[in-house]
Amino acid sequence: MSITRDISNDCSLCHVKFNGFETLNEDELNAFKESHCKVVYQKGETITKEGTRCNNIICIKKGYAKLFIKGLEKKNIIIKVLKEGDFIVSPGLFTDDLNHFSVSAITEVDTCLISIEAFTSAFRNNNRFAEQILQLNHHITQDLYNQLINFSHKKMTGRIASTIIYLSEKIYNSKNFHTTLSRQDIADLSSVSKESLIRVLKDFKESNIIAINGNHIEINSSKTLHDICRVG
Amino acid sequence: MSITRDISNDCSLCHVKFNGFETLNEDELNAFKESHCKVVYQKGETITKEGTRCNNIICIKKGYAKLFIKGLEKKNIIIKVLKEGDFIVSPGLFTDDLNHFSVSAITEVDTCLISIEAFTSAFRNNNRFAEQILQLNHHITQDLYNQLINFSHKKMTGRIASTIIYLSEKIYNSKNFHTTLSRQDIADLSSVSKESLIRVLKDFKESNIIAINGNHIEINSSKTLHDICRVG
DNA sequence: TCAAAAGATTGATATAAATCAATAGAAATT
DNA sequence: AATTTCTATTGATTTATATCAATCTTTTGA
Repeated sequence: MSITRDISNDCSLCHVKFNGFETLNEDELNAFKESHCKVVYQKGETITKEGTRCNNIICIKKGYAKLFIKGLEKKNIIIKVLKEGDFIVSPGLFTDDLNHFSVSAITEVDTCLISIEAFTSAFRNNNRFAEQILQLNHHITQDLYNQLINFSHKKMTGRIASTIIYLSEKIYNSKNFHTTLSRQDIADLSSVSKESLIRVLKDFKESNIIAINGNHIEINSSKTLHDICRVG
Repeated sequence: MSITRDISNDCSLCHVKFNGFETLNEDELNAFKESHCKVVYQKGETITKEGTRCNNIICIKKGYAKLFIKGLEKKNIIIKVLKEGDFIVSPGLFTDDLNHFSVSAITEVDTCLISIEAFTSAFRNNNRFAEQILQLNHHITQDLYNQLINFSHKKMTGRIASTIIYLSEKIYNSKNFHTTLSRQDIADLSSVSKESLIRVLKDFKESNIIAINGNHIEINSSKTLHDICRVG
């Protein structure tokens, strides 16, 4: 795979709306702009590697990436899919300064990397911003609680239904979407084996709940999918 | 069960060290003291109920409690055991103002309930405190990542070994401890059925990894337990 | 002190889901 | 265009684990 990077300083940070950044004042935004790097990653490239030091806040300006943690026996868990407008703060901030997850591009991705110093300075001096960051963290905690329920109480069908709904409603905003996630990726989002994922997708297809053709998925019966998701 | 409550205002907040509260200044501590209630809960009592509004920060001054979320089909997941010095902030803070978990006493528990207003005021005005709260949240996120790996990649033995180590090293600080958690509770911590838990504990006992007698557990081979936990 | 309720234990059975193995198809490389 | 490599699919088998049912033990309440 050919890897190209486009690093420059004429960033268009402000052209993308990041949820939480609206509380920043002129000076803080300028500090962000001065500290930042604009970096483009190609599909498949690693943006952040678990275990390395966390020096940056990663803002996704364009494209899609997966955020995942390394589990046992070379298996991964994909925590979430990142897209335009998302920014990620490592849980290493104020703890061990390490990245606790990896992020890799699943399409070409335009990012803005903001230095951790500019970020922490804004966190310390702007209490409205601090509040938004804590809010963000609380949403993350709520999502992880849901994942725990998914993983421990639902069976495959429920977990996979949940993943399809997530992709449709939270990521692609359409009942009819094309994904660049591989079957293994969708399995890693659902905590099932690749083979089981394929079988369940086939089942859903044969029951006319979804139509699936390669990486194109269409949800035919949203209600059924939600039911399967709810009862597990 | 007889339920008695002892509510008064002569709190000894400062007699217990809460990790994070050392960054509070005189005024903030006074605001905490003025807003708070000292409440004693009996074993089995609900301290916080998932779904209700979160009005307080709960500080555990004495005793043990379990923090759990409601899953499917009346099943619960115990996220953690709380003990002296712990305080808990609901992920509802700055989001939906709801409690996203329940907390119930597993021994008699002395608590300090601090009003959410005093807490948020300190968060907003004291950036060192805000930093510690975010730090705490980041630790919580890291713990949840580990739980996800436990629940999705480890088998029963690994998950149960992990729970025993957790109780020994993080909660009771001894290789030889008495717990007030029921078998169902230990199962809910490990995401296994009660029957499976009992069978695995029996296995561990017969392999001389632990000695178990009622609610008294002694770890004989810490190394073996860690190995089982690590490989899953 | 006894009865009843709740919690713990054991065994038998059912089932969900992973693993293994083989093949097919798509994409990348020569 | 041919070959290799990676990804996707299908079927057969094994395994882990839940569920069900029965019994035993402990705790609680009358």
